[in-house]
Amino acid sequence: MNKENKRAKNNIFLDDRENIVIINPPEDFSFNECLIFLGRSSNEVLHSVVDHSFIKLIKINNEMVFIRVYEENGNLLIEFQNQPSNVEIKLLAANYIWDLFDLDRDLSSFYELAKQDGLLDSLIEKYYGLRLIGIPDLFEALCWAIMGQQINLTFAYTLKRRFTEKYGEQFNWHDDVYFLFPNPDVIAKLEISDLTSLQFTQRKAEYVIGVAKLMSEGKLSKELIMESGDYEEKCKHLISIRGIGNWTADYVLMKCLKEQSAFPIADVGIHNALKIQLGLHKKPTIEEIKELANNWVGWEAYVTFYLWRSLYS
DNA sequence: ATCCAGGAACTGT
DNA sequence: ACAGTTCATGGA
Repeated sequence: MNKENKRAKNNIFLDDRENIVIINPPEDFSFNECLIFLGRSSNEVLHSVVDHSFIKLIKINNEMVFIRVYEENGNLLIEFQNQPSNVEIKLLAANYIWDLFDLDRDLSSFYELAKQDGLLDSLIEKYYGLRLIGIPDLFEALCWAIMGQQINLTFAYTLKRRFTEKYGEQFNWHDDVYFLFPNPDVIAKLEISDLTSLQFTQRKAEYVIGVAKLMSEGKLSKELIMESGDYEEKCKHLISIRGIGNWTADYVLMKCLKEQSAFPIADVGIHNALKIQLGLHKKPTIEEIKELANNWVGWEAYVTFYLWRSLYS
């Protein structure tokens, strides 16, 4: 069987090397910019960035798949550390990476729009090719948002690490241990005190377990949100859940559902980034941000992501 | 020490 | 609808 026959979707190819699958990314994609985002915390527990490559454990069809992704001759190579049981798993892993790096997105109109915007033009130049890296797993996206509510990011990473290392499935490889984000079924069975002992606040423990129960009971899922209607309906659906307010709903729609119009306008990161980019002496008001955002319709999520990117040089 | 952090629920008007 | 209060903890 030749390579053409084994082609998965456009731009994903099997290689002669048994442990490699190749992704041919779009022109306006910068793996390096994405790595800078992915490597922003040394306390990240769910992946690592080492030596210009992205390393992550994922689970596909109930199978642990441990991959390293790196660039070679303008292509993205997915290198399987442990050999998957069949070709389908490999192609699904490539699809996962394709989606994680948002490679389906055609950024040309975003860049056109940004060139006309005095604030964005320098950002798209500096971070050209940066893609909105998502959180495909809804439970992870919700938990991460809840954990991050009203605390500094450093501590949020600590909470996520403790949570994951205690309740996530683990995989041992070459004397190291790697983790998957915990499953809602596991978290749904916990007591509040199980999480407050990890320094979750009482509230956050309640929220996370509550979300886990909803998902475990099948009352909440990515599919159910997608089916709940237009953006506003999806937002309402999420906000009806205890612990999820405007910010979290927008954040999750942006990072998990990949809604291009998602805009967590109350986010202090956005406020700080705008303050710096605009050279203001204090953070802009919501009204001022809304005014600016009139130019960003349809690309608010990308604007947000680029603004966040600007906060860690 | 003091302020604040990738907010949200609750309460009172 | 809207504003003020409470939650709770670590980082800078």
